[in-house]
Amino acid sequence: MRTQPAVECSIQRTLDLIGDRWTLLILRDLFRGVRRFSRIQEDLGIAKNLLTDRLGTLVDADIVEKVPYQDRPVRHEYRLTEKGRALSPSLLALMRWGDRYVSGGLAPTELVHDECGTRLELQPWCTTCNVPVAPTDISSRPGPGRHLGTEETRV
Amino acid sequence: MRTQPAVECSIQRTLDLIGDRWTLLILRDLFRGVRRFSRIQEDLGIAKNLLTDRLGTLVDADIVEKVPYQDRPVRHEYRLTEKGRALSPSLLALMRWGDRYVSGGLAPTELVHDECGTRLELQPWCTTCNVPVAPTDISSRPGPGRHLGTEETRV
DNA sequence: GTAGTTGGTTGAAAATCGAAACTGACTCAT
DNA sequence: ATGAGTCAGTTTCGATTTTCAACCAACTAC
Repeated sequence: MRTQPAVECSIQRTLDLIGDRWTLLILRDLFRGVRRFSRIQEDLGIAKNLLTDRLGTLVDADIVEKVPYQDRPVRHEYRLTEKGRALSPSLLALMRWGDRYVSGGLAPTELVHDECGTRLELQPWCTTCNVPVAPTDISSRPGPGRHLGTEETRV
Repeated sequence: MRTQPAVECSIQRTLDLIGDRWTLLILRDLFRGVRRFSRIQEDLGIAKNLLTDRLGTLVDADIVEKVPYQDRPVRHEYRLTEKGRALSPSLLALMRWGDRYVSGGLAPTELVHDECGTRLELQPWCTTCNVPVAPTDISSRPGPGRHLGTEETRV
């Protein structure tokens, strides 16, 4: 087990769970509707023992659930729970960054709004003002989950 | 080197770059203003050779730059480039998810809208309909950066 | 001189990963 | 009912990575 000098950050807690080379790719596949063990394995080229292990971890963390889709033989598929689906903005953000900075602005895959077909952006959203918020209008402050040191920083 | 069955996705390309156990944590520290080798090493508890390696990779990828902050002895600090700063929404999204699902809703650090002080959400946003979009209302389609196969899938 | 700081490098032990072989439950075609 | 195939794994083992500790070089402060 790794030492954790100060787990005073949700990013660290999150990455302890899903921050390895494969897990986010597995989640991406689940978002795309690739839900069966063999399809994921084949799509990612991940070793089967690792896939077994990672899916188990995700199930334990309640990010993914294993649901039978047939009897005789019982076969399961892996579905995102609500907790898992809530990772959608994170994946979308990583994808948009990759579009811009790794794929040279040419998105291999675009995400669109069902209703109108517009390509989606990802923006911080203020639920009070009901408007998108620019990075320059964001501040950070210590929250209720903080135990220690505090300086205000900018993200 | 890993085999890449089909790098037809910016998430995959992105995670190939920054998707290992330490890199996103290093970036988080840089966002927080922790910029010196020894400070990062001590904060994360990462082995020094790995930190050397990861920082080198980030510099090569133009996500981070090494700038001297003193002579005699020359000492450098690591700063995010524009490309690196553009990862902010991704980290923000991971942080919000962790706040809600890992830290039990108690955010160690909160990000707020300057104008009204409301804690921010990060959501896919449709610029045409001018509404936030739920995961269930998102589809994906091949974009201009795609070279091969195409089926439409759901995100 | 001695001690301390910063930013590393080196090497050995431990943990993790990847590829391939194997298993077990079942289906389907002949 | 025999044989081939699929799906979802488990096991094994060699290769790669990571960790941990020691060491180093350049410089400062005393």
